[in-house]
Amino acid sequence: MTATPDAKPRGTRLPRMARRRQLLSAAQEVFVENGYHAAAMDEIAERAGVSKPVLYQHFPGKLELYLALLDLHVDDMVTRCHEALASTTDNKQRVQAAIGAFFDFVSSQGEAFRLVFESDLRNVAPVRQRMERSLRESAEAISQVIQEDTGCSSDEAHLLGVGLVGMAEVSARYWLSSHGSIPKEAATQLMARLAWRGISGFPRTG
Amino acid sequence: MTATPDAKPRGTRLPRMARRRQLLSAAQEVFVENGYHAAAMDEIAERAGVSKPVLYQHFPGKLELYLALLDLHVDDMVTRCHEALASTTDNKQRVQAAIGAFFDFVSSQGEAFRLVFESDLRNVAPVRQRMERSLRESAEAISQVIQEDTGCSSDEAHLLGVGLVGMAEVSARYWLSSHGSIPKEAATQLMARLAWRGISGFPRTG
DNA sequence: CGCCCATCCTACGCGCGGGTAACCAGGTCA
DNA sequence: TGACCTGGTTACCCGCGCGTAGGATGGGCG
Repeated sequence: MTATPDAKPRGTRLPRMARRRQLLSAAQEVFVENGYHAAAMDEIAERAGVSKPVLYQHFPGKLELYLALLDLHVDDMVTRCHEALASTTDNKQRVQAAIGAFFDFVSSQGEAFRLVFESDLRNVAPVRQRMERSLRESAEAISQVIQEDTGCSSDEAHLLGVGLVGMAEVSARYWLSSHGSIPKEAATQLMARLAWRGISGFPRTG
Repeated sequence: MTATPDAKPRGTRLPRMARRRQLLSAAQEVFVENGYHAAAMDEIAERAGVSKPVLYQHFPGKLELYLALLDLHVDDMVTRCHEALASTTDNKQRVQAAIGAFFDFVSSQGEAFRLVFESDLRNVAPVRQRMERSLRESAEAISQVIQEDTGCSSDEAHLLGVGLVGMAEVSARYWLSSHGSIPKEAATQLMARLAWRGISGFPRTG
């Protein structure tokens, strides 16, 4: 339950950077479990085995703490997407890899994807910007490839990229929530096939 | 700016049901603009040209007021989706109609779609249930059609349905936010083509 | 005419939670 | 050994915003 497996007995003194990492870890747990609003600074401090002022010696406020975490995971998501697209030059494989990136992302880091995809606080500008950055940069990367290989306009390619990201994101979240009804590999292949061939590409029975 | 165009001079007495509708309308404005948390009951009352206790004579609390609105728009979305699928028996047309339903939904009712797709309050169970209902019932309707026409298992069809809904939802929201760079008709056709033929169905330049 | 009920108002209670002031402890180094 | 710096603690302040108590007002009906 504690942030780090080592159960320090509270009262342990830690070097500054180690403490900071531990606070980020505890904060991530609480923010992911409860969302921003229902998360209390008191609880984050408590979960880190520390008192509240320590938190404020590392972060100027609740929002900044949240943003630090959000940035971390937005970067993670965008990086995964870029790496997937760079992993091959075959477009069919690219689709598979990019969709796999979303499925990997949602199943990593103890549901931290909720910060990126399901944040309460969309209304607060700096948070909204970061959530949009995740969508924009993923879609942008995809639309680059689309534009290189098709006759689409920039606007059209962007919309297609956003659509594909949306498909991947929402299906990955759904897959995770229906824990185990379909193995990850099968799910990504199914969605990759949908993205590549469309819904008309599935076998007809009648 | 007021909820109803008739600018009643505050102090006007209204029959119960008329007042209720007006309060819902004012609440929708405020919740959509600010989200649940940043919305103050005082402001909702004020925007309706009424004092706070009136609000509490119609709704037991802030949450219930919010849920009443949320239910309204979740029903709206689900209905649009069902009607789109029932509007034809040609599956290609069905895809077009269903995607059109999402684009119509996001451009209706003064951005009320934000309640359904972007609610802060996902963490609160009754809200989460309603947001999931919107996704589930839309995807369910689509997966019905998929199962009838393909050899997919139920689990696979559901995942495909969710993916298509995600594609439509996210792209519709993006299209709305990029106000006017692509006309609605063109955008829906583009996304319908993506859903039907897949990304491989777009013309190659090289 | 005067009773009554529905509608609406002003003014307040109060809990919750972010942020802070003021103080303690223990290791290091001149 | 004692000054000092780093890291930690307890106990508090206070603003915000939901929800309410108690009172005014005005139209219909006996």
